[in-house]
Amino acid sequence: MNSDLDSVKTAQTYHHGDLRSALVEAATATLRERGIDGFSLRETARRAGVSAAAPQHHFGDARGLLTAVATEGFRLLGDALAEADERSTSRDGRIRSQGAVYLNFALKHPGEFDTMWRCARIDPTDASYRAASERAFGLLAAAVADRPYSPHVASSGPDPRAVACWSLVHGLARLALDGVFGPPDAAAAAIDRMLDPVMDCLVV
Amino acid sequence: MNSDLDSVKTAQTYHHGDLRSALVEAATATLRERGIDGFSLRETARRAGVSAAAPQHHFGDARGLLTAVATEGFRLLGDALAEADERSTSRDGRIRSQGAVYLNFALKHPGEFDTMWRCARIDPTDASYRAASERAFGLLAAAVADRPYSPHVASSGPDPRAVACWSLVHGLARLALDGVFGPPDAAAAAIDRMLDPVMDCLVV
DNA sequence: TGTACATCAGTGAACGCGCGTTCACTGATGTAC
DNA sequence: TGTACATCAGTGAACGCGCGTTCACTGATGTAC
Repeated sequence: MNSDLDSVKTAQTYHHGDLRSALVEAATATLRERGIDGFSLRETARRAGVSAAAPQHHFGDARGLLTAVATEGFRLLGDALAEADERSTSRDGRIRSQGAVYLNFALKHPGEFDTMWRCARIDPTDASYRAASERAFGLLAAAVADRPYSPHVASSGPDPRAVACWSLVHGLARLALDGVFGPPDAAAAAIDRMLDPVMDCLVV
Repeated sequence: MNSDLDSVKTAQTYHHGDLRSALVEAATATLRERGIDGFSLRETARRAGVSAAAPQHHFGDARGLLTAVATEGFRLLGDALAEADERSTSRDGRIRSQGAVYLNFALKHPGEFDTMWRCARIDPTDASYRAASERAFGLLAAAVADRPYSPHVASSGPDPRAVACWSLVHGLARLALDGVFGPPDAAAAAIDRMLDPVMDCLVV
């Protein structure tokens, strides 16, 4: 069952090799299982099979690790939004499929999603975090503006239509995650049913 | 300066008199100052000038106290929504002024607002909590349905138009509270500027 | 190719802390007679 | 009106816990010569 590669990968060696991403993964698993209120650095280290002091080397402190998790979350969300763009032909189709992707991400990755917005637990001034989150919003704004995404930020304030789009899907995601539509399974079904008619109400 | 009444009210007596509401108030103050991630039962008891074991008598545990805070929050929000109803003459005006009230409540009471939705920290099956939160949503739904509010719940699922309204204002509130529009002052100004054009995008 | 040495990555024991909760208690209140 | 007693509301000391962080350390890696 174990190829040489597997053995090498799983061999207990003093140096982990890629502890940084292993910790981000372990943190994500912790968040999924216990929620952000149950998150702890020690539990994450334990899960990664590493001493409690090890994370300090890579992330400084708990906030640093959670910021990395949030950044990774925004990257994945951005990737998914970009893919939705590619699949779409019309402006309306692009907006709708971004909405579906947004909801899908939130429901599938509640731990990361919570972390991405919990600014008391992360460092929102971190450069990677800001880049990743601004890209995600930029993709939404580009769809609303009906132009291709480019990383250049508009110098004027945010387009209210883009904010409306974002608020709608974000609010719906939060209500679902916070149990307004019942337990996770029921909530996912409710979103499945409601997303289209809800987005019908948005005229941008 | 001290009337007899004040003396009576502030006199140190073994029995507090109204510790229950004093604790809810102290918890609210703690939440405002430290946010929900910094909340603790001990700090709240300290703030109420009472031993750490006292809250147990009234609320059982931390969850019970936070549930009471959340319930009170939904009551206040419901009252504000009901007042918005009374001030409005048209259906559109009613919806808009409810939206403004919702945002205003969230920005003015971030600690309570966070708590109201943090289902991991409260008991969402608590009867008072459910009654208060269902009333608040019922008021939004009644405005969308253009009928007076009544506590009877529709037997069919929620009206997608009402969910759209709610999601929009809720999402906007969350984005603002989570720092997307900058620090609290800037966020309040941004909401002031954007709320109307954002709600223009909603056609229910 | 071999060796010495600097640097890096992770260990593990220890720390102090604030937390929620417990428990036997006591002071105040209210009620029965 | 007075007294005895049950009930209630809050005390304060103590508990064990998991946490984040520290610190001197050691095992592995990489590089200069």
